[in-house]
Amino acid sequence: MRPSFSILGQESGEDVSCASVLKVLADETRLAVVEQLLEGPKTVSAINESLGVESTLLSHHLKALRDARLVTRKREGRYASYALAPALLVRCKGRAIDLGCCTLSFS
Amino acid sequence: MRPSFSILGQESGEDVSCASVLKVLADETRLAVVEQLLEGPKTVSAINESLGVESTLLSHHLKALRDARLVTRKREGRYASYALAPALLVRCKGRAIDLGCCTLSFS
DNA sequence: GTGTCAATTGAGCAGTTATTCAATCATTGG
DNA sequence: CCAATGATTGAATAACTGCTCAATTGACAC
Repeated sequence: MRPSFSILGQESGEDVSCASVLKVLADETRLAVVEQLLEGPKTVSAINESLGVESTLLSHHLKALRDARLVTRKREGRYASYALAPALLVRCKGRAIDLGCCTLSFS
Repeated sequence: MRPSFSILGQESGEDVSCASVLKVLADETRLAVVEQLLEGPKTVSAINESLGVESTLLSHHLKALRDARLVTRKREGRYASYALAPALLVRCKGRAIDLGCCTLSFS
């Protein structure tokens, strides 16, 4: 029995398959979060304002994205700031992110 | 309550979101099938030989791909031949397929 | 310290999905 | 027609996912 998304390389050298990354991104809300972060780092509150999701639910989605190493978190005073994972950012070109196995464009 | 994958545009002018297409592709087996079909149309038997999945299970996966309009089916004697959907093929460049909202490369 | 805002966590459920099994359909060959 | 092969279907179920709720943590102001 595997816990949600823990397959996605939480441990050191785990195999991160294309399918497992896609599983995390195959969700309207999480995709919307990633699109938001393409504009740059954002606090949870800011993301929440844009998307209008229940904050507790958004938190769960953000955890899923973090577990998949797609985003990173940073404390900023009371707020938590999320950003696209450095590895993804490096490969970013415009509004597309390259996951290694595949590219998402959001055009 | 939505039946499996029926969101994906089985009806005429339905909205096909990026997330819903990704949901179908976010599966090892279905991704493998799509990769196989990038080489050209293949019969179920041929796909089965490459992937080694239970034929009845493969059939279910193929149905999911068909429902999502990602692949098409054609009878050839006893065999059923599957191919990437024309709309996808048109947009194909090498080993990548363009879903409109995103591109998958399998490099 | 208390109170408040921002965010997270864990548990529980409701709905969904993948897989297996048995039964069925479709086509060809004898 | 019957048997065999290729493929599909539907039902049952076991596992998973997303959502909601209540409780908790962390940081700041007073």
